Amino acid sequence: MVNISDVARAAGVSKATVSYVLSNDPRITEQTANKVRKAVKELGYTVNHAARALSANETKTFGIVSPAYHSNYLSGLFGLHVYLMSECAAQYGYDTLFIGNDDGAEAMLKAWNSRKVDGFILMDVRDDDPRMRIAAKMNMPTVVFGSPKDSFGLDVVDSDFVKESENIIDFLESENHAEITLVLWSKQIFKRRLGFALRFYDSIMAIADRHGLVVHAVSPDDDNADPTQIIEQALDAYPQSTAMVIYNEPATIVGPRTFAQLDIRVPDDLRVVTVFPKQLVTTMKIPFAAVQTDVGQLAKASMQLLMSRVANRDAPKAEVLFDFPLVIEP
Amino acid sequence: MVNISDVARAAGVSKATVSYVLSNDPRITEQTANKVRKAVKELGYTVNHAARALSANETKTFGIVSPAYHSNYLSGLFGLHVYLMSECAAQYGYDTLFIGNDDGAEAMLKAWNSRKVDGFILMDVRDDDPRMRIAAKMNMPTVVFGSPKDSFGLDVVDSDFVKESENIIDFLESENHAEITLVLWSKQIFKRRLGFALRFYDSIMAIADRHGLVVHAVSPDDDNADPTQIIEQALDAYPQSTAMVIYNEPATIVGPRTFAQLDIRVPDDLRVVTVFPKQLVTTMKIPFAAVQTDVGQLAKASMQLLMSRVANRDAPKAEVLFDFPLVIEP
DNA sequence: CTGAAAGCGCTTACAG
DNA sequence: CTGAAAGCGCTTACAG
Repeated sequence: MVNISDVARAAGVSKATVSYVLSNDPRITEQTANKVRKAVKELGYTVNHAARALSANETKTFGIVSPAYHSNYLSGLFGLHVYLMSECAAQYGYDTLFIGNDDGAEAMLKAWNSRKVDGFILMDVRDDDPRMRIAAKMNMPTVVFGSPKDSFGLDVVDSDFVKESENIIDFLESENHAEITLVLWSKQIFKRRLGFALRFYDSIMAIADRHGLVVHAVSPDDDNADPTQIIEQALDAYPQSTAMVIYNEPATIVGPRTFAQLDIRVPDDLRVVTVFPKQLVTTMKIPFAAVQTDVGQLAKASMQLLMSRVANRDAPKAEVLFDFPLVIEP
Repeated sequence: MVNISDVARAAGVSKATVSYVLSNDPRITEQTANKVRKAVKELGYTVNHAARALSANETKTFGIVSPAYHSNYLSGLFGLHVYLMSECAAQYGYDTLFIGNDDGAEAMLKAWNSRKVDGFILMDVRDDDPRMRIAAKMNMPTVVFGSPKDSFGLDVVDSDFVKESENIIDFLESENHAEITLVLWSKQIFKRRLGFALRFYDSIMAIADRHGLVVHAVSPDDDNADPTQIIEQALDAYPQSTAMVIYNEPATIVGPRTFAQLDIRVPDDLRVVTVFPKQLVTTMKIPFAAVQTDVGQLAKASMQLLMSRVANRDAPKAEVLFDFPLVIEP
């Protein structure tokens, strides 16, 4: 494999000069630089990553650490997240290391200690997440994708659940719904204290209460419960509700079929509002009013935050919350 | 950050000895090894990845290179694949680098030339895929996840489309269906020559023909076509068909709702067979007969192949094809 | 404006 | 059974 010495020899300069050219050091003459670039091209040279990382003490790689499974359930969103983050990272010249199938905290610590990455994105964060503790303690550049109660001083990106809830409740009120049913993520997810589930619940309950709406919250016992049954049970239990808010991925996917089978026309017989990634609303043709989460924007923002953080470890912590629109006509 | 010299000093041995202990070299006494291990633990030492990689010339990292988007459509399977492969890799002490958002071939070449990975898994391979050409030409340890017509001498893992097709056709014949409709992946995907789409089509058509079944194949023009409409059009165009085989992810997801809306009872009014990942059949409660692809097995097999290939670049090429069962009662 | 040289933190023949 | 030393391929003060 061709190395920097080969290039230096071919271009008739020193290794140092080659290195400077590669990092666009302005001290090198355009003429010299061109000789070097030509040699690089001709020899098909690529910097050895390990050597560069060892010497420069940076890897140009970030770790995306995800528990991935919400208990047994793998979200369709997951792949989208990985893909989009990686795409953003590439624009900054960063590669993406996928970390943590089981114990994310441990895998993260190992990646950090071995200096395999420059920073982390934490997916599916829960309150009191050990990954956050470790990141904070070791001062690892880290952005938290999610809404933990305490972010341990780490940078945070997420949807603005308060605004989302307000939008939903305002809309339902404008349609004069007085009693609504909430189909939420499973109890397993609540028990694991996943931020998105907790924050959404807290905020929508608070706001509905303030507006004097009657809310019936329903949450399946576990993730693998049949989502169709969840919906049916919710309908049976609260027939007086005129609207249903679904914040549960499988239930959203299965919802259209379930209502069709029960001969419930949406929105005429029942107004249904969901919270779902914009990208999947389209793909899966979800025919509900939906707060369309834009995963692309979230990915972009978290990458930007991470880059800033890597550049300046001591910058004040940032928090970016997105107010995604409630789209009535899908 | 604590390094190997710190450990050597603390344990009262040389750096070489520490390194040998870390790689479980049998030449080191148990006694010495224990001293070293104690020091490692006390100091919280982790091998510096870049240094190790540079010196040993192996990264213990593989690249999973995926175009990810089948044109505009991101498969729900994608995340599952990434997750499961990464999980398998971890068992071999390998990390997973996610590669290639746009030009996979170029990104792959760069990762290889910079020696950032030891090998690759190629996702969503198409006939004549430039990634395969490059992998073969540069002799990169690579396993192809998919069924290209020509695998360029690379290792291959996939479903056995011939057997799948036989199972489906045998089953339909046993139920006395004489005329069936095939809902396939989009024309975009066929145009891009994705192996799974082409191979499935070829094999099921051949086998149906051999059995004297009449087959009507339908394929949406593009990936973002409304899958509901595809199904409706297929039903309209071929009302005489008594069975429908769906090999198209969005159509499978949307299928149950579509049939419900049209008041078509499955399987009484229409037998429906799909090909779908076992894991998602469960999650999405797909109520169809299904060839349940086990992504876990595929991931495991490809990882094993890759490990063998890394260990022996000159071993004869391997091909592992899985005959996944057709499950009638979901 | 360019180069000689030290150093990053490991591994691995080789010697003893 | 263990250690001294070379070497992996870069980057980066420093000198000129």
